[in-house]
Amino acid sequence: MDGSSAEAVDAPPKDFPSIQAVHSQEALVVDLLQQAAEAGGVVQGPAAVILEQGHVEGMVAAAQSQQALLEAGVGVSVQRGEVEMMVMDSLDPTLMQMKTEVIDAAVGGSSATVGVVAGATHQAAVATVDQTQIITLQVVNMEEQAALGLGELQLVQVPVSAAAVDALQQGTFVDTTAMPKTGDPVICHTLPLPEGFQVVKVGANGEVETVEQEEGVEAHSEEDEDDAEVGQQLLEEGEEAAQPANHHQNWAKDPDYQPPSGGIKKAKKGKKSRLRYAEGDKDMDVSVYDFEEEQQEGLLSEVNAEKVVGNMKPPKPTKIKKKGVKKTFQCELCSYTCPRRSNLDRHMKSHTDERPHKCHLCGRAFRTVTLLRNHLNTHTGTRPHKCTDCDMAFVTSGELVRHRRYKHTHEKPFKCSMCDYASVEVSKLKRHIRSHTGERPFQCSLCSYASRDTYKLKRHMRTHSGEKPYECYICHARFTQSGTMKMHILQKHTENVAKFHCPHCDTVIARKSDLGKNGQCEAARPASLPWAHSVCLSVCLSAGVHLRKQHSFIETGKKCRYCDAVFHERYALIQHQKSHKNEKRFKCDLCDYCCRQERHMVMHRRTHTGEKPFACSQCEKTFRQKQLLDMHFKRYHDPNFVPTAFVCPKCSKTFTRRNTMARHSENCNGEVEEFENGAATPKKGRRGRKRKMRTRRDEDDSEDDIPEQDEGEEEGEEEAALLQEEEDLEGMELDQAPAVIPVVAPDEPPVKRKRGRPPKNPKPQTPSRAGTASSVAATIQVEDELTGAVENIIVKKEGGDAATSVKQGADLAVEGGVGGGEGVEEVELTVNQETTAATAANGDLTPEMILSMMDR
DNA sequence: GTGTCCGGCGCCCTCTGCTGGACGATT
DNA sequence: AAATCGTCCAGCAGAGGGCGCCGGACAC
Repeated sequence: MDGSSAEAVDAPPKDFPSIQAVHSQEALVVDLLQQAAEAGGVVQGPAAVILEQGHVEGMVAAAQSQQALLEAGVGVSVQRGEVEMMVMDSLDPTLMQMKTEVIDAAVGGSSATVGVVAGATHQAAVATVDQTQIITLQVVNMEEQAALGLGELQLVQVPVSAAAVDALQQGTFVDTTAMPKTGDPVICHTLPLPEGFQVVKVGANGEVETVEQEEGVEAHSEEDEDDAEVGQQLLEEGEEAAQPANHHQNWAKDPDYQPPSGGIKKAKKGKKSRLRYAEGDKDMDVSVYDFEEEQQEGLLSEVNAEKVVGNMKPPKPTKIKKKGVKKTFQCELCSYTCPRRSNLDRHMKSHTDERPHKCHLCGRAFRTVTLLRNHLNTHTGTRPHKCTDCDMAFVTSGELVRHRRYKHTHEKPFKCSMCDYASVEVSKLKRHIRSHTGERPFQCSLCSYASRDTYKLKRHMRTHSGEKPYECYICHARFTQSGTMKMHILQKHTENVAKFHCPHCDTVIARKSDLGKNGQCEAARPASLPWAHSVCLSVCLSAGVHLRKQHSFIETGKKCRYCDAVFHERYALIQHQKSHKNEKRFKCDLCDYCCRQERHMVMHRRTHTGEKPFACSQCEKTFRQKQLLDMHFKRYHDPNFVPTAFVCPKCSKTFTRRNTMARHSENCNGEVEEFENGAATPKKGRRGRKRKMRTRRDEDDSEDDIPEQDEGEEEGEEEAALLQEEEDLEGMELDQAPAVIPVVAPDEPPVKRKRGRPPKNPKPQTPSRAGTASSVAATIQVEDELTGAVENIIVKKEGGDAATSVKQGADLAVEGGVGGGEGVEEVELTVNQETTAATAANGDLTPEMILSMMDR
């Protein structure tokens, strides 16, 4: 707030008596209200209040009735000289929602409206409510918030009856606390505070703190007692003003903060304060929810104290009660006053721990007989209040009413002003509002988590304690939440569980959350785009994995890698690309050869040109590919090279490839074909073997896209050689693991790992793929003399360990694996007595042994 | 003094959805 | 063999419904 703004403020006119300017710097707001009223000619509604000034100069919030604002011609964005009312677009969404509501409501008006006025540098949101709504208002001083880090001011309104409004029009909420002392907080204005309004401060992190209205009440009641402009005084009656040390401890973190100097009494008991509102010679009770005690009781964290919602009385319009002029009896321990002695006596019991009425069943003591009787009903099961619509019965009539609201009438008197939520109970509304404010009062003592209600915190604490109170009655697995257990039972122990069918493909997924939401996502899919099939019409972009990944709309579109087709959905793209499978798009100009990869064609053309650009440095061999040269070098010129063999577990034949061995093993009956010398007989040729190329991938753009060879197509010797090279090359690429041999196979088979999230202290698990390695006795790399390709030969155990097999003279089949292809190169080996002698001391096969076997 | 009304708190439950590791299938 | 993908699955939190119980206030 700049100085000019302050200067522009004049003294409050007489026709606006309920506004009292004490602090000149903050007279701006008062003036604005007054000017607004003047502009409209009449101020009919009760002006709202700004009590908090303190050291926070310029942080001002004021509320005024919508009627007054409207009649004054002051909307939510009125500018007047250097003073302007602004609606801050950067307010949180809920407040913006409120703002919208207000603007919308401005035409029709409503029963109770609150306007928030701010100075030139203050921005405000305004909300309109009816009598059943609870609204939250924020007033933000952007400049000073940034400078002081003080956050926002927030006004909270609760239902206000017409009677209350009328009453308040005649009265003034008098600030009596803060005297203007140098350096001390100063209450700058006194404005009428309708019942239910609460000024709270919302910190930068969302923390909310009550602005102590009582302080202002006291200060002003003393200083301005005789002020003729103040028609009535509000006398504080209930629990006294809050405790400065406690209350301001959050504010005290602000280096600029200075506690109020006025004496403030500590509230003693009760969560509800009562403010007496003086109207002429009448007194009005104005109940104000006292959040302070909750915080003191430790139910609320210091930072996130529950102060967003003020007085949440049920929407009964006649809550403000008029009392007699004189209050005869007043409690000495608190501000409670009552017209009858008996009332006071009864009240005094609340200050003592006297509980004369004891339950003879459990020993619990109560202050009143009624309480004891209700308590006894819990023992006896006596429930005199029976529901006429169901079999339920309750101890008290109130419980019955509430039950009927929940189950039968569905009456939900407590409505949220920020959304459509409504609740039977105000406590539920309070809890709900925390979801708007982000408030999390319940802080975990062990981590940074904070919850919005106690139950969530309690549930969260199980993550620290490890408590798992829910046990599956079938498998006795334990869970932290009942829902998790139920889902477990449903998925693991229940037959015919309903699955979730993807509406756009044939996928069936067990859990709905894995499939995803079925929300509308039309907004995400431009209607102008040609892509308009049904896929995304019911898919939310933020949905689960399947829908999100497979069926979500891709705005930019993805082009098929084989043609020019463009798709906006991954699923459709993949399906389309599969249609290109087996297409051979590259054709040789010199022969009939065609293939699916350009690199294949490059190599093929070298068969026409005879080009072999890669020469071995150790011999005269040349190769068409560098990788082939590398393989050659490794096999013939690298002394550390050892091939790998795969052994059929049934007949002990060896294979150079795993897949070949596996395919053989499927049809193997365990009989060993023997050579004349007793060695196992290879079924097929050796070098120049028939091979099966890897199936090409449907999706990947990787260059290891190999033509299918097992389709019975003969593509000529040249290509066979080329493919051989390529396969060898791929084997080379895949078998680059260090040739450390022998590799002792694990003795124990792998344990099937339980699916799902592992326990917090997982035991070391054997990799699932060890199932293959479990039968591996040794890994040997062999270099092809012809091609120079290196082959990994894995010697596998059959039943017992390798050493046993060898010692028994069992035949071992060794397959040289030159990659993951399925090409066949069978080498039959026989482990006889001679090789037994070469067995390593520990019984494993040695590389020398295997090579010896292969040499045979 | 008693009974009733009402507010408030706490607890427990269900439903829902997100997250990330595990794991089998595919490439 | 390794990378990738998609589903399974438990863990965990958000939100809200429902109810038991206590205690203050008030009328009779």
